[in-house]
Amino acid sequence: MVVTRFAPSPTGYLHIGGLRTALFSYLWAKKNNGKFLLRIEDTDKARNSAEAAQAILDAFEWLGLEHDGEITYQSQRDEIYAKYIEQLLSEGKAYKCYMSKEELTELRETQMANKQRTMYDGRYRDFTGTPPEGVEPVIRIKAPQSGTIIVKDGVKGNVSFQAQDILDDFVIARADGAPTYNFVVAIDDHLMGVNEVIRGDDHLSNTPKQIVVYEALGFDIPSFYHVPMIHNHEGKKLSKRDGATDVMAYKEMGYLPQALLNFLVRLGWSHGDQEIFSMDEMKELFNPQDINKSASIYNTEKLDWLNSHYIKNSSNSDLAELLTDYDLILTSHDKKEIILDEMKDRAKTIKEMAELIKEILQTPTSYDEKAVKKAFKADSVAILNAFGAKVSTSKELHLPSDYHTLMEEVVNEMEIGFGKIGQPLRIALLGKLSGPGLDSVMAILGRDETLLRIANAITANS
RNA sequence: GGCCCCGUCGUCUAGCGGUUAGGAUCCAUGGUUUUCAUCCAUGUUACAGGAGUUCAAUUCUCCUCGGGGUCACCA
Repeated sequence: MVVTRFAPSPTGYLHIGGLRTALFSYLWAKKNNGKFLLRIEDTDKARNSAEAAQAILDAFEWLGLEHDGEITYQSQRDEIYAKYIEQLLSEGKAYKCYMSKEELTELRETQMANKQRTMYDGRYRDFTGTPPEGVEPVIRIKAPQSGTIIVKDGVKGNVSFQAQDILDDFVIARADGAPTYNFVVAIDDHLMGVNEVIRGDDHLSNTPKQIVVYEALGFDIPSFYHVPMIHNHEGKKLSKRDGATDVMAYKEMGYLPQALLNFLVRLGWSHGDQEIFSMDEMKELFNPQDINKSASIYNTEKLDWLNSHYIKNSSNSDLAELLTDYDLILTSHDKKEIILDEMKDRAKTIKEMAELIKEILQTPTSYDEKAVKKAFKADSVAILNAFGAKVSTSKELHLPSDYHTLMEEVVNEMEIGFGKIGQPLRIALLGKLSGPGLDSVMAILGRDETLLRIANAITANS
């Protein structure tokens, strides 16, 4: 069974890049009827917060990415890690290092001065003497000092590292006993049964260290898929400073979960020429083997396009529900179907849609000057009056087509072009020259409001 | 700097020795629309550079250049 995981450290909100790797992991597990697990890496007490952990969970909920099983919290697993440290110590695969921080710093400076790579020199590796006074030891693992370590990566291929280039006896437990990242990751993944690790490729160079731990403990090494970074416009790793990287900010901006997910799944992954993927299609088609090797630049143009696509294809009842987040309650509006039908093609986001609808529902308080100058001509008053008269006396006025008929009558009777009535009427109804179809607008507003707006415009502009 | 990864239109990408280098987005133009948006059509724009290998390289190899990542008692 395929078991994947997402393992964020709760130092802030859920990041767009993190979400993408989470999505990939989720899809791959679901495709294989496996499990997608969640582990909160909250061992850095200084930087972690419960709110951040909750924010991550909230984002997952919004997007409908459900994890399987219980959430694992690293902060609750100290005894487990301690047990494995003891084991390695007793097996002679790890040892106590009494080097002080000052000594370590000194060593590094010497190495840098000699243009050597900075690494621990193994001075306590085989130490059997009396430990120095006043130094709490760290625990270091005995890493191989030569040989090749190959990371078999489903995205990058086989990546080989020379032990002497990158390894030293790295710390697995700090002086206070707290285990370090590369150590606990390996243990947790093994204990959780994770066998397919999909994560950012910034972890690729950590992987040899984790392999050292896997091997020391006799654990099976999982499959790895190191997903390329998402870069900002400068071509650097996307970070919080780039703005709009908080997943939940997209909810506030009026993006739909399926649009965001669809956008993200296509960032670094593709399936031929297909652009639109439903969640079911993603689950069916996703394969981490098809992930790109190169980083992609984060650019939301396509997200906007996808979002408007999904808005257009949303049901009116779903849209009405989403609009309530922007203080637009349409449930009791008798023309809500017309409103939604008319507006779903016009908005890139739900937020924008709410604004557009509110704009129409509100009686204009001013008129765009340029528009008036351009389209409100000497004969406009007469035309609007003629139209107004028809509106006030017409019996059946409900549908856009009812209003359209009246407009046609005026055009025919007065022998004018459609623009002659359309333009000034548009100013009267909306205060400007752009916007939805006027017949729909009037059907939405109803007879009284339509007449009011016509009268207002004549008063204000003649 | 050491080590590792990457390099096709502005952007997301297809391509897996022989293609007029395809799609999407963006942009522009035209059509539809009383207007705007939608929609439809059309168009501009790409294989980082140089050596090989081969009858043939975007595709395979090497070098150069460029970009990124990583080198903690952070995760």
